Amino acid sequence: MPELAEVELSRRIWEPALGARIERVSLHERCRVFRGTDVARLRSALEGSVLKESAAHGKQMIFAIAASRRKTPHAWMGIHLGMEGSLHLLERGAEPGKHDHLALHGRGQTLIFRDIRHFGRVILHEGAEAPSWWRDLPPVLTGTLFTRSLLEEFLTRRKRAPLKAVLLMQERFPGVGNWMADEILWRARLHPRRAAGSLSNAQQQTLWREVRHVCRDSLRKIAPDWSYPDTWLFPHRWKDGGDCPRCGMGLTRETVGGRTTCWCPRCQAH
DNA sequence: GTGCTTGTTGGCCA
DNA sequence: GTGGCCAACAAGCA
Repeated sequence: MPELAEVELSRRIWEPALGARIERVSLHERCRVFRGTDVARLRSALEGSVLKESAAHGKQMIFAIAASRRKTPHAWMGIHLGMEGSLHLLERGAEPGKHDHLALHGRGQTLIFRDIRHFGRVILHEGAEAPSWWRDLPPVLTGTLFTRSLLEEFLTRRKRAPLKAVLLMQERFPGVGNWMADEILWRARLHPRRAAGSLSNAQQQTLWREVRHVCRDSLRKIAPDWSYPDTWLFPHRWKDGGDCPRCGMGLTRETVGGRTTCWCPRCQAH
């Protein structure tokens, strides 16, 4: 489920344990989630330290590692949840499960990174400054730096690609995943196969507005209990024979941009 | 057994 | 070099 809102909610799961000393680290050394990471250095960076603070941006999370909450960080841990990765907080003494590839054991609780399919990733950056991959992330979609002209420039550059594929490009739409892309296009009444370069000014304006709307709303509305309003496309999109919550028309599901895509053939006419 | 899955990457080709 | 497409990665489920 990891798209923008779920990543932020995942980050909050570990929040109660920030500042608590990590007494012991257990991890699955050969697991693919540590590809490109030196697990011995990860372990030594974490053991005896605390997670000082955390942040989420799009699908990325970062945790600052320091000797104590008052000290400057000496390392940073990045976590990407991939397809189905998740974070958990276990009570002290609870044993990590088969798919819990990283466990940070504290005095009061254990922090877990779980990932059945191994598409997720844990990376380490050593140093006091946050890593460049974090600092160089594209503008947050709900912020003022994500401007109309930034969107326009990108749609022009990717003019022949279908809108669905373009919205999934993290370099411009950090945090947008498969369902959010469908939700945005459904709200903007744009067909997912529509070429990015073919939008009128008014349609570009609508798309820009709905990108921001869906990002803001997903953070606000999903947060209390991880549920999705029935007025959204999302709860209707997976079941066979789902109907458009706006007009009642039967929804279409086909592969667009390499992903299963759902849209309303009436509201989103080509 | 088959075919599907909320993500990313590298290789191929125009 | 850039843009667009697609298979591969892994594991579980229907």
